[in-house]
Amino acid sequence: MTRSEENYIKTIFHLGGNKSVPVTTNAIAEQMETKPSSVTDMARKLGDKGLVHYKKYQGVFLSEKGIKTALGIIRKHRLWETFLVQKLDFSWDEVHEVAEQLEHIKSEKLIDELDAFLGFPKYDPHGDPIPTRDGEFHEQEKEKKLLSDLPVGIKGICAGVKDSSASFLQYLDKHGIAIGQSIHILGKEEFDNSLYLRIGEREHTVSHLIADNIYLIRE
Amino acid sequence: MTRSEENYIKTIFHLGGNKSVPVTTNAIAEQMETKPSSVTDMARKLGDKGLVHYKKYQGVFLSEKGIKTALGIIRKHRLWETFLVQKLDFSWDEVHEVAEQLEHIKSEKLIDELDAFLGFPKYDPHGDPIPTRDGEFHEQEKEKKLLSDLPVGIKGICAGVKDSSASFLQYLDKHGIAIGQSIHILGKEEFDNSLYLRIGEREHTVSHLIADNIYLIRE
DNA sequence: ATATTTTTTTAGGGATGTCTAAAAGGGTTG
DNA sequence: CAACCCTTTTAGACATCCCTAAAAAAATAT
Repeated sequence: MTRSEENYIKTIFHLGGNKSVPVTTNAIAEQMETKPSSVTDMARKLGDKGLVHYKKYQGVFLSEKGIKTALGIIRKHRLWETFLVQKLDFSWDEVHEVAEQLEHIKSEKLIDELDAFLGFPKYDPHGDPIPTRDGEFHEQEKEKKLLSDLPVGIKGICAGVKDSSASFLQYLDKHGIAIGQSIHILGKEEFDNSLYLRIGEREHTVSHLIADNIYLIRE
Repeated sequence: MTRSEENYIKTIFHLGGNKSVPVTTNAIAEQMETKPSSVTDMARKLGDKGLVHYKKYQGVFLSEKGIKTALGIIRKHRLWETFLVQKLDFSWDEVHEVAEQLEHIKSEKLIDELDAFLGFPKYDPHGDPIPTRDGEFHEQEKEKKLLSDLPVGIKGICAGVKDSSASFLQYLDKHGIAIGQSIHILGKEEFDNSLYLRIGEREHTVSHLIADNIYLIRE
């Protein structure tokens, strides 16, 4: 598998092409910041290799083999992100670019040893589940809910984010919000739905837009 | 810098092309298991980029910029090898292939954090010095070892001889052993300590006396 | 249902990096 | 110095992966 093929497979997975629901050529092109004609080329190629099902003008979706491949790449990506944050003091917003490179390193042993070294983590620093080597996700133990959907008074643990853009992650970093951080919803402003929170020791006000992108697990 | 360019730079460095001593096209081709014509193409390209000095029919050697680049790659390679052995329980013979991939990851921060995480090691698991981020070796001499002192499995480059008598040099010539020639130690005869070698394309048996007079630089 | 717009594919080309085959250069030896 | 041989370069080609421009198909609007 080439690096480029892997990137296409991963993108198709993330766009939802894992449940026999086809993803369109344009959607892939936009996501990957490339041109539709390039996507068509690759779609045919991946189809020939049995990684996706592709019919002209009908988009692509992953085959069984394609899903397995995608989960393998996602596993690598998330383990590397975990490593970067836990061991090398990267902040959330710095990991993605490097993990994008590291996820293409080819070595079964490397990734399994890394998994062990990290203590077989179930979630990456963004709170997303890490597939096992057999390609299965760990079940989410408790329900993960958006901060914006929870009532005043709730105490919980920050479990992940919906938006993982660099700017959002930088915002979180600046305000001391991180995975595992305890968050207490102190109040809600009716006018604009902003929230008063206690985050660790400090109190903050966050807008509805922010609250709508942070997942909490109730204690 | 592309991955391929980096590999050429590294190879030229290892073949000794860092001291204004040119390395031949054939030596590079053999070392990289590619064809001389490919090497010529790349030599011109690296020359245009100012990484090597190249004149037709006269081989290449690294420019200042090329040496800096080479040291950066070697630094990454050796830090990753150290990581693999110390933290992920790789054995020394398993690391090379994976480190060859990891050395091309592009991130200043990554490599500096890795360096810190490992406690700023001065030597890699093979005992070879790790260049600092400023491109200086902790110890200047590149490791040149006698063939007779190395274990089975080692691949290296012929770097010189201890005995330089005419008869010995003639022997070497007759058997296709020359500076820059790649040598792989395939096995050792316990009875008389003679070695089975692959020299370039051919396999040879050499006595302990011969092996005790040839210096190798490990890859 | 036909015209228009959007999406997708095809056709053809460029950059990188590889190869084979043939030509050119350089070194050795009679 | 001339013939030979080995090294190196050139020429031309192929695969990958990307692009632009134009054609074809599908979706949408009138």
